[in-house]
Amino acid sequence: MRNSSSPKQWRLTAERKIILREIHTIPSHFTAKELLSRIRRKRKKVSRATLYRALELFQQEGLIEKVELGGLDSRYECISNRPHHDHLICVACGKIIEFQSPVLEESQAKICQWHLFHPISHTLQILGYCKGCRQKLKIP
Amino acid sequence: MRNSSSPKQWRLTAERKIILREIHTIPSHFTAKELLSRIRRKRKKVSRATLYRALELFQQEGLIEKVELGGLDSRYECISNRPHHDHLICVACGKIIEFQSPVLEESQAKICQWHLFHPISHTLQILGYCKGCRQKLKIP
DNA sequence: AAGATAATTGAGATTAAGTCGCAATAAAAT
DNA sequence: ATTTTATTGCGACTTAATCTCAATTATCTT
Repeated sequence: MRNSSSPKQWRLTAERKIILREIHTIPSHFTAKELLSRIRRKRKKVSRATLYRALELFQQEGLIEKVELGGLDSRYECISNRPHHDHLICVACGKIIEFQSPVLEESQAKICQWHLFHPISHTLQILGYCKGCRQKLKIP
Repeated sequence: MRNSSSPKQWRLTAERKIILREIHTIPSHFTAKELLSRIRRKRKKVSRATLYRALELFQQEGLIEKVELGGLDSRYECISNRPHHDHLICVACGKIIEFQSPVLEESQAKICQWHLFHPISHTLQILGYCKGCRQKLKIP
């Protein structure tokens, strides 16, 4: 599916340090564009091409994870020390609530076993109305 | 989040009939591009703009559903008479296995209750290796 | 240290999905 | 019949992401 693969010995260059450091200052999800503008705002210079290449690399190295949140562009998040979680997404205000559920993970494992499928990752998004918007919009 | 909304009284035009009919001949998921080329192959004429507008409309009318499968472009599927299901996606061969699990649905409902979140839909994708590829690639 | 090798970079061109403006057309409403 | 509302196609446009390629930099060898 993916074509390019990282070189045998990849280098932690100045640009990649800038990018990694910035990623770690972001509390949750980010898009490539957001990341780039944060970096630019700090007067650091990293080209667009380099940024995309770094995101691809970091993904392969397991430093970040691509998460599909139904938007237009890909979102990433740092997985260094955060536990796995999934997302509740409010269709009214766009708020993203993270949650984790061992029960859910367990059910998924069983489903994979049943299909003789070897899982490596998963994403679950539940779309709906958050607490606040329910009240505002009077949704039961 | 979404901006445009369908008119009060939408019309089932010739173009939309072509599109709808084609959608119903597709067994599972499709991209806008695939759909368009299938239509073109049958010498039917529908412009790209119209196709995208129709997909947006059919979605709002609940005829089709956008499903995020982690690829580059959006995929849709007809939801007219198919029960809800989620996806196992093989990262080696790209195969998509559909499954449904009442237990899983139940767990999700509980999570929403806990967060006072009113769900309207969800998608779950599990990435991994399918049975065939496990054997081929000797993955436990 | 000098030269070879491998990895990385930036700039800009390119691709491809999806959107938009607009004038022309068609269906429904009055 | 006239007005209103919905729809269409064309082509220009937008935007995320990728690619090309020459120049640069780091690492490895001897």
